[in-house]
Amino acid sequence: MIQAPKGTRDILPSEIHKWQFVEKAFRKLCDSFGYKEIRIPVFEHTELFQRGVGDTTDVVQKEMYTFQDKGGRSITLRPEGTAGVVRSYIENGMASLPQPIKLFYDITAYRYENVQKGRYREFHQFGVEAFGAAGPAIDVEIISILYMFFERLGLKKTGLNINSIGCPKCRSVYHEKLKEYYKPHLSELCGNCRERFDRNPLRLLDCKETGCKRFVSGAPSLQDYLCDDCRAHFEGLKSGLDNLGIEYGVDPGIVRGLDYYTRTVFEFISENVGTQGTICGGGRYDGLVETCGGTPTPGIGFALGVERLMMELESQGIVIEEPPAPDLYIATMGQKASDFAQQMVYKLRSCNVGAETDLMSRSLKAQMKYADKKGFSYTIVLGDNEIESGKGVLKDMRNGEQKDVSLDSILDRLKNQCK
RNA sequence: GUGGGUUUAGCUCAGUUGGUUAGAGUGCCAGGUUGUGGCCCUGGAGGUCGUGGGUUCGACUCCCAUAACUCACCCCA
Repeated sequence: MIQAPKGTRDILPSEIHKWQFVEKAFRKLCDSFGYKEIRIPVFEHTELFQRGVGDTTDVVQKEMYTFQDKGGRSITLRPEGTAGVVRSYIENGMASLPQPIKLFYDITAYRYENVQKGRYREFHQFGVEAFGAAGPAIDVEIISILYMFFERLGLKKTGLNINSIGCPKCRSVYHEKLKEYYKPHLSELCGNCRERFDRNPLRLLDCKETGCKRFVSGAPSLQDYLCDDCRAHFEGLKSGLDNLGIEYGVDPGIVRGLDYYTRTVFEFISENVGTQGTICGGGRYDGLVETCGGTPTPGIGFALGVERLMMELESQGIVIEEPPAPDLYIATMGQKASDFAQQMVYKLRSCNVGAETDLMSRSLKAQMKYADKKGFSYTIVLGDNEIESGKGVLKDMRNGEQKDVSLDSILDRLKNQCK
């Protein structure tokens, strides 16, 4: 038997209403913030991610689904959404549209990695990107989208943490300070951290090894080395969040693993998603448009893991209502009744009444059982008697009450009653 | 790439120190005198016991390998 590939999942009819609910909520939210949906390709030229996400990142080095197409091009399934959106922004000349450009997306993304709780090889992301605004006001707006989203969904214990990782200028100063601090302890660090020391010293700060953790508290803080502009930006962000009453913590440990982030980075964290506590992460990427071949343009965005969001809703006990019960099932006996019933459900459906009738020539009892299990609100039984008299009995399945009705009146009745 | 746990019917699980034709509950289908669902009763379909080797007269059971699932490291959403 052929199974779904490792790390992929079917979203089944029994759970689809949950997905549709959060999708709808997200769209509505983005709409009210003035963000328009963009749909980008599932695959891009590999080079886009190498340049955009960063050649040294784990995502690019070992997690991409890369293949050669029949024309000899190197193609990669998108491991995230930002690079593709940036590409589209440049390619479609969005710089000449009214600024800022505000976009959102609802996509699948693909990463080849070992699966565990809250992490899959194909997963879903809601994302938002904004281009052209350099000041902290847009940072506040982006974060406020998420804050409002979680609030609307009823999520309580999902905390916001922010940090500033500075611009390339102040970061290089800080890197040197950090290396100075860690150098004497180098031999006491784990293997990973010794590698990070050269490649990305920022990551030394969020190592989980206890042997390494003990140095974190004494390490110089990036906050102390931010340049004046970055510091002002971060202060602007904080006061902007305060202004909207958005609660947050400053966590100097937030260091995003994608190369493009600058200045503002943030995460929404949960305790319920296993060790993949990050439901949502994002930040500013002021150098990315230029890196991808456009004119220098500031940008900021986030991506939210929809599977993780679902888990969080589940574990916080938030119930998403199931779709309403279908309206009418017409049970039939004999060919005449069946033909008549098919005309009737066709008419009812054209008025958006959820109606069904037997398609398997089953016994009356089997048809009634079906109607019960599928949750129909009403049933009516049609046989030769009803066809001749034009009258039947409409049964309310919730309480078993029966009422005489004329067949002609059912359509009107249900139009009013059901919708 | 590295570790731990798991794998028997669609689903949840039993299965004795290795011994006939591998079971239960639930779900599905049908019937309980051919015009009515829920409760109850009866019957049916559905399993190469994850896969491949090995030990044995004999393997769901013991050994080895492998895959998938799952949790964790790393990294990210």
